[in-house]
Amino acid sequence: MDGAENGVQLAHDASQEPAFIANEEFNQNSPKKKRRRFEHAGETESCKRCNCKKSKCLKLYCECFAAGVYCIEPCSCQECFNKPIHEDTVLATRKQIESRNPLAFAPKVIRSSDSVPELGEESSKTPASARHKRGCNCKKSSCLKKYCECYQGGVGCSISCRCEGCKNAFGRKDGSFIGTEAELDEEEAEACEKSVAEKHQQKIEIQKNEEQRLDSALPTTPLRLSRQMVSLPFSSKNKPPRSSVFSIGGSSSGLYTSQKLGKPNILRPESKFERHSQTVPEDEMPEILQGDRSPSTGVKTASPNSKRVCPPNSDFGPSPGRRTGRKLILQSIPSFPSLTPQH
DNA sequence: GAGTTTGAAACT
DNA sequence: CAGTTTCAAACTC
Ligand SMILES: [Zn+2]
Ligand SMILES: [Zn+2]
Ligand SMILES: [Zn+2]
Ligand SMILES: [Zn+2]
Ligand SMILES: [Zn+2]
Ligand SMILES: [Zn+2]
Repeated sequence: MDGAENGVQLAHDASQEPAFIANEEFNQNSPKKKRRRFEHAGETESCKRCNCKKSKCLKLYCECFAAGVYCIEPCSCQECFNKPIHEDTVLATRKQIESRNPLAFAPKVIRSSDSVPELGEESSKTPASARHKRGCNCKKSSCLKKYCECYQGGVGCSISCRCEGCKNAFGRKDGSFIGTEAELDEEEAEACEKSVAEKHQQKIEIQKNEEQRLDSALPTTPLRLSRQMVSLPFSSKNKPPRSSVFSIGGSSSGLYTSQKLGKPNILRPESKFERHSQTVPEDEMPEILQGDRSPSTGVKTASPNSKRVCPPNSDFGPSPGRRTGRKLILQSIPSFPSLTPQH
């Protein structure tokens, strides 16, 4: 192996205790509570996770694994190895897959602005992390259904997509004008108490295993702002008007964290969402880059300046990235894949 | 609920 | 690289 023993797996965890229940009222009032996943109401818990049967949750087939989170109870997987008790295996596998494709785990769809990750010339300039893996390769779905990762990710298809007959409601490959923007049923697993509990447990487990610093900024962190609701161009099924939810992924966690740092991370519940985003430049400092700060300092007390945005989605949330009708989107953080320090 | 369709991931 | 197989989700009924 190389000298860099410290691979520094995933960056920091994004778990955040202080939920943003503040706005919960909003949501709560909404008679409409969408909890999909295993929709079919009737299902015991509405929030189930993977159902892997043969992958042992150690391949990208597993959404949990792919998202960098351990499987938890709501998962219906079998022979699951994606658990803290198999951390070594998980990390090893991760590493291997990562070696094959450095962007494998990395971030999901980067939905910054309506601009889809353009691979064209941009790619040459882009730090390689801004982009995202190749676009979709849909052949029969016309990128109209969630079979399409682009659509599922709430982004339009880019030139890099190889889709045929693209009709992605978020934007077609050719950039055909998008009459009406599409809106995915966005929903996050917040209401899933069970899940929350699990998460906690998971977190605890992790901590128990090794001290990990829970920070924010996971490589895969598409900022998500509230965005106006727009009608879906194609009324699939039914798109009942839903009050714009401000639910900003409250709890999240489960990301693999393997940074050994005996540091009592002190979470500082700071509501940063209070301010209106209109003129919010980039307050969020790329904390991600802090990776090389000298440990000598020891514990870095919560930087007064560091206002980290809590990555809401850690549950492999297909966060539809909400983008306000306007362009006040915060540029997605230059989150680097996570590791790959070696060269 | 079972069964089909789909395209990414994995494999050759 | 491309072709095939495997896989689990999205979808349909
Ligand atoms: Zn799984
Ligand atoms: Zn799982
Ligand atoms: Zn599992
Ligand atoms: Zn597509
Ligand atoms: Zn696409
Ligand atoms: Zn497309």
